[in-house]
Amino acid sequence: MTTLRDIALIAGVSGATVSNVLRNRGFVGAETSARVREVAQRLGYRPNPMAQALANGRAPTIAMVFSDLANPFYSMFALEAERAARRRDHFLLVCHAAKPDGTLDTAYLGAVAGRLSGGVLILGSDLGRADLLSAVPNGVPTVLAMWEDAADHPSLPCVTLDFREAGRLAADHLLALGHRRIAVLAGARGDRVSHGARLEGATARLREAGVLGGATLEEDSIGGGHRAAMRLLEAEPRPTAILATNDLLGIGAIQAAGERGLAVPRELSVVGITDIWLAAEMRPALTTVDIDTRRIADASVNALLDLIAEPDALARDALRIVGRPSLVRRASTAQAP
Amino acid sequence: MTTLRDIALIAGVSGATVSNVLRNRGFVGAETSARVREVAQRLGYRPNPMAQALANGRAPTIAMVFSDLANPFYSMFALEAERAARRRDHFLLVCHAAKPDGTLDTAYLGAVAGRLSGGVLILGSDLGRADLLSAVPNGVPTVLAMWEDAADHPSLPCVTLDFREAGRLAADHLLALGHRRIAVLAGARGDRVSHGARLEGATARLREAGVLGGATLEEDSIGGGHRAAMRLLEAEPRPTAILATNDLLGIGAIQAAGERGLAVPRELSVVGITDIWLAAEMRPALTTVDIDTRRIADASVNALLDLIAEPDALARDALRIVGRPSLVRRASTAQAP
DNA sequence: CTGTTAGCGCCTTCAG
DNA sequence: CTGAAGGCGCTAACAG
Repeated sequence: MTTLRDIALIAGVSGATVSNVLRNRGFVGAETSARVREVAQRLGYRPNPMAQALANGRAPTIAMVFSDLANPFYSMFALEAERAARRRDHFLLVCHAAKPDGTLDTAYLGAVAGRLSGGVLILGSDLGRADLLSAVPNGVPTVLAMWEDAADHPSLPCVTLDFREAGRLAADHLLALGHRRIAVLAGARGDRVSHGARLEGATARLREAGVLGGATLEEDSIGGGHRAAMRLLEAEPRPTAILATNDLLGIGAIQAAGERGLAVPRELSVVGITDIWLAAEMRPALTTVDIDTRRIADASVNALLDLIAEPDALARDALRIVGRPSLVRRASTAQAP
Repeated sequence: MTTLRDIALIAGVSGATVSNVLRNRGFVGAETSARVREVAQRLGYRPNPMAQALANGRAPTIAMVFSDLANPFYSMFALEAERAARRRDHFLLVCHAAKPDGTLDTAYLGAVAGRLSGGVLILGSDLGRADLLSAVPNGVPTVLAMWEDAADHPSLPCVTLDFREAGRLAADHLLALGHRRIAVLAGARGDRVSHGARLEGATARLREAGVLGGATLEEDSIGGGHRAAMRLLEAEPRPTAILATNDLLGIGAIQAAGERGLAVPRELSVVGITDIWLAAEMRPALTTVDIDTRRIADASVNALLDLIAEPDALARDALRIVGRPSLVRRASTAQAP
């Protein structure tokens, strides 16, 4: 492994000079500069990020903590986060930090937080809040992304969106299509709703329109949506539309409709929220509310990196709402029958 | 940030002693030992991984390089890889290293490889081989996972499976069900087949059975499978089965069948390869060949960590075939009509 | 402009 | 059993 010192010796200068040249600090004469560069080039010198990190107290990575990388939403988010991090010369450490019981693995996080990684980005959509505050060691720059209820977020800098509005948009869409019997399907973990704000936004709007909005809770997955919808579609009179608080649930609902012999969207409309890539790939393609995952990922990473650079940049409970949910009309919704 | 020295001062011992205590080296008296632990505990001491890495020349992370994290297969793999890494006290750095043109970003990899991360795990299913060998700096422990053609892998330690066999199993299954008009759908990037071995395995078997096996190439995605299948299903006589070299393609094919008004599996059987989670969640659920992603992820990570620990442990072109593909019968295949 | 001198936080000899 | 000393590779003052 060729080090700074190696090239210093060969180029006949001191380590500091090499460092200055390579980091374009400018304090160096053209000739030495050229010579140093040449040697570095020839030896294939690559600075050691660990050493740099140690020396200037700044880690070149950030840690992203989530509960399920296999979930398409999280993987989309991770993808965008990695790009955003890279744009600012950082690497992304992925930490699947949920223990089997769903709580955060504190010991594990403690090992990375603030040292190996300069800060922690927590994808919070389904983590307990008590948990959250204790998981990351005190003083480590932390940003919470995608927290469901912006109005009531934990005392951490938080980058998220207006999930209530997303719920409203979904409801508005169905109402505008003339639906009155609308079943609401909300994601939950055990008996705790994970999509509270979307649910509230949706049901509030439905109620305003005089439509009753009870909600069915289910595990947030295609299978969960399927199970719940199978039940809902047995009701008499049958709902003409299903509003799912997440795309996976919506996709499951469409499948259930298929099995019950109901045509989507003719006999049943289904709308989701999030706009994961799968929504567009389904047949019929799922109408959904786009929440602009990419911008949120960007903003979260940037907020975290800013916070790392300047620990007082953000108030401890700063809140940033990014983007505006927007309806993406596809093939799963139509005029009420 | 509390350091080794801090606790040394408070406990009234030297840094070395603290280190010895905390790493259970045993050379230390019970009393001092207890005292040191107590102080460390009280101060919430956490060793700095960067410093450790620098001191003992061993990074606590490995880098995983892939071309598309949003692809469900890769995210499954990443999930398992992260777990495997963690079991051996390492963190996982995700590197989306493909540049827009599909080649690897050498500069980017160079920055991590062998320093920030102790080694590199390349998920190779659709990277060019020339590219591959030059992307990672010489001498950096590297393992190639999921390379398609085990018989012809680049000169890197390689952990993969028998994709040919996977192709054969898929073909056998359809043949056993009495299908004779079988269309093969293979993933490609541009005009280069990405699933060569599966394709060969499948077509060889089909030919043995006297069934003609031309293949249609398409981009490996649901949309690609859909497009290709729409074309295939126009043929006269229509195929009674579609063998897709990847699940996404298979899922797309099922959708296409639906649009063409063909019942799956009654009028058209579809089989995929890989068994991503989505395969089980589709309706009808996709029959596919399970390749045991988890074991491969485990084995890859372990191979890489072994290689890092002992750079000569593996021959430069060591090959490890992990697991045995197995058919997972679900609802998308049935007796030929 | 360039070199010297201290560290960053930790680990590992090696004396005592 | 314990402490002192040196080094991992790099950066940041500070002299010259």
